[in-house]
Amino acid sequence: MAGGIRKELKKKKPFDSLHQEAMLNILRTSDQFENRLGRLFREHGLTHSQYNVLRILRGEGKPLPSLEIADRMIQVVPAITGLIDRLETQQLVKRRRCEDDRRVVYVEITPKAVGILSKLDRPLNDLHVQLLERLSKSELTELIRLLEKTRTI
Amino acid sequence: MAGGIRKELKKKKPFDSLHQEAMLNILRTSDQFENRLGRLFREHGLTHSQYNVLRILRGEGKPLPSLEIADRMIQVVPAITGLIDRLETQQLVKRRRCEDDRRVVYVEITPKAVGILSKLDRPLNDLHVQLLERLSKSELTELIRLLEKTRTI
DNA sequence: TATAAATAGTTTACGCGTAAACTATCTACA
DNA sequence: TGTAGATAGTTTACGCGTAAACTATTTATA
Repeated sequence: MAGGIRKELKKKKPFDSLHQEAMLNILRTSDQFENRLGRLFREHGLTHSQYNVLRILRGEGKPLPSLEIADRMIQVVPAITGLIDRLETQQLVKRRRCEDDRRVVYVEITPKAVGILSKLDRPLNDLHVQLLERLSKSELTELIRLLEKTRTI
Repeated sequence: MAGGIRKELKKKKPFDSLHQEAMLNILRTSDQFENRLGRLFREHGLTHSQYNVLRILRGEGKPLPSLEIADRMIQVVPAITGLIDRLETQQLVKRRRCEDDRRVVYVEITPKAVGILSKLDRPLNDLHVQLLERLSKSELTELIRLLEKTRTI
């Protein structure tokens, strides 16, 4: 089992370092999960990024400025424009200029989008569980702890 | 520390499930690392994908068919064409039709690319170590074990 | 109060991931 | 040997990530 990714990648030499092996495991696992999640989102007419915007807006319960959304997604600023453009075209959000500060654009989720999200909640959670079903509760907790530890600044 | 990602995302409610929390931690950690790695590759005039193609070719030591490269990158087929186009434009690879089977296109790494890779090896490994420096050896091993376990089919 | 700097958001240019449809070539087999 | 199916790779259309340069508006300050 140890070194499983070596076989997956048909790599002949062992890893140069434990760090590299861990890094590749993180990138690869995430990739695989992104893929599976993306497929589910697509079945509901969304992309992963679009889902994230809508989830943030639903969670907030009120309109948010574009850049506030970008911030929470840790996304580079310019990408948010096109993302919201496309959501607006699909009538999943509405844009509204702020009266007080005319530079600010508020983004508001529509009932149509809320409907889509509510249909997604269950299958999305099921998929999360399915993708991680091989880990026990304590293993999940440990995985979370380790990943959080790597990210601490 | 537990639930650190909750603070990062300014999320108010606790996670619906441990599975979801683990999933978000994986995706988020990977994202952050991709970002840092991408920056390093860019400094050397490459993208992460381009680096991967070249690394595979160098590791193999001989030309490989396009689709074999795509396979090893677990990449969807059409993307490989443009990727190799761009590498060819930069004179980092050469394409050569196979004589026996004229459907096959062999891709060969150039000395120029080998030079770039050799300049990248050290800083890349340093970055891997730096990004994971908060974990001990045994924690790294445990992380690898857990990630491999989630991916086993 | 006029002007410089900061802020919110957009546009442009590019790389690459995805799916679907296509071309060229090879293989199997009737 | 001729035709169907498989295989290698490409093209097209679209979404979104990145950086750099831009517009519009607001704030700070001289």
